Amino acid sequence: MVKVRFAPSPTGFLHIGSARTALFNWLFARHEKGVFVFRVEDTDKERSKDEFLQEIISSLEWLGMSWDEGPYYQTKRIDVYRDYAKKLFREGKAYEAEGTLGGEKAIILAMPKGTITLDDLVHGPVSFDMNLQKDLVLMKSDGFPAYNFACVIDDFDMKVTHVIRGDDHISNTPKQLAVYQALAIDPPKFAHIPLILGTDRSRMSKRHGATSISDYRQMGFLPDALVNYISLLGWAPTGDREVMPIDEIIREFSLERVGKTGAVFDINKLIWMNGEYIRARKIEDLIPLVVPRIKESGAIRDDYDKGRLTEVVRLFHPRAKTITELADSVAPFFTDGVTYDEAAVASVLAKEGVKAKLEVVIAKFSSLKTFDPQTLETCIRDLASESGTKAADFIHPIRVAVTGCKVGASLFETIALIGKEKTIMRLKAGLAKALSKYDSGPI
RNA sequence: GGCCCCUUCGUCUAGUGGCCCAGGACGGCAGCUUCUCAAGCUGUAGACACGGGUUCGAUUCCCGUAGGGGCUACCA
Repeated sequence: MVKVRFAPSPTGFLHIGSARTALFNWLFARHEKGVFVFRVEDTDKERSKDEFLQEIISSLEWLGMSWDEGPYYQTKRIDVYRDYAKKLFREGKAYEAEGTLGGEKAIILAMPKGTITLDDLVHGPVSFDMNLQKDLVLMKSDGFPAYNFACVIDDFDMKVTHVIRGDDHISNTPKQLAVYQALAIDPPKFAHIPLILGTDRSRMSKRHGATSISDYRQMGFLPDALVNYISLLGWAPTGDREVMPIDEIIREFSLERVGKTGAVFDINKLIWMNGEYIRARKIEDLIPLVVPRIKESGAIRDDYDKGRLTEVVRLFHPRAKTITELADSVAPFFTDGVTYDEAAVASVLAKEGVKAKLEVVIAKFSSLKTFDPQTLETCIRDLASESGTKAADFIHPIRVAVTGCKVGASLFETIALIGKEKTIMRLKAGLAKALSKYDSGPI
């Protein structure tokens, strides 16, 4: 029975790299129908914080990774580590030393001589000259176990069969192997997966920008899109598939197909993939995701028109890349005023002939009995042919006057959803805007 | 500095000696569509770090060089 673990230390938010490590462990466990253990490595009492743990747990849940065992807390197992360390001390394999952290003596393991070879599942055999290795602190003088010791004891006690972790731990492995050796117990199998890199190819960190799962959640990414994207960092399925549901990723996942080279996190590809997932998602399922964000902007309250919101979301559904973007596109449909993009006003509204066109449109719209996309399209196209110009010459100024910017969804559907009264109000506001610009100087 | 890891298009990658004058995806560029944007469709540019071997034949195997990264805590 395969058993793996994810063992973060709660000293910060769930990092994208840790999340990917968790994901590979989880995928491996699910693929092998094994057990996924969640362990909290909280032995650094200075840096460990409960708020971080809570954040890590909620991010894991948001991503859809559930564990079968745990959480185990290392701080609750201090006696276990101490007993093992004492045993090693009694056997003469470890020695004590005065410490600087607290009242207790540190227990230190003497490193063996010779060579230790790690048989890594992704890297193959890696040898280390143990004569170069410093003796390893097992128990710190504050009475807490050191990472490389607690980790070994836990993996052994919890019967972990495969340790899947970041490449950066590869140099810790000989130390841990020395502990297994001293204890005369069998080590698990190791698989060191490549790191996730920033654009400068160094390990992804704060200075590269957003690094935590919560950051990406906040930015409006969908969990399944994020999971799909990071699963492709350091791993590839057979064939040319990339966008694939989680069940298929689980079915396809194997350590043999994990690569060795660090992977640069490419937010552009994530954005694209998120767009794919948004488009694949039903409108009804998107509504509960955008509503809180629109509420935040103040555009709607609890008594919003649900039917109308659905229609507006439908309008932007094919073009939104993130939930944030979708909410930002939808919100203006529920506000009275318009925020004008001055550049758009200058290039589209403040032009000769626009004033006259807008006046005609206002007059025409006012006389309309129905205000649906078909009627509006016919209306504008007729207006254009009557005045001998292209429909575009009407459409662009109307869009800027009504929405404040040059780009957006289909104009006729847009103004139909905004409604006759509000559209005319905004056309007038746009007209005033055009006039003030036009008057203030030559074009 | 020492030890270790890595090296295919800008990026993620496929490729396990001939199927590769290297395939896919994102991004770029061009075009189609069109009321703008996005989406969609079509096309296009773009990589085996370098040098030695091994072999009838190397992107694939070996050695070296260069470059990048990681570790080097009584942090995890």
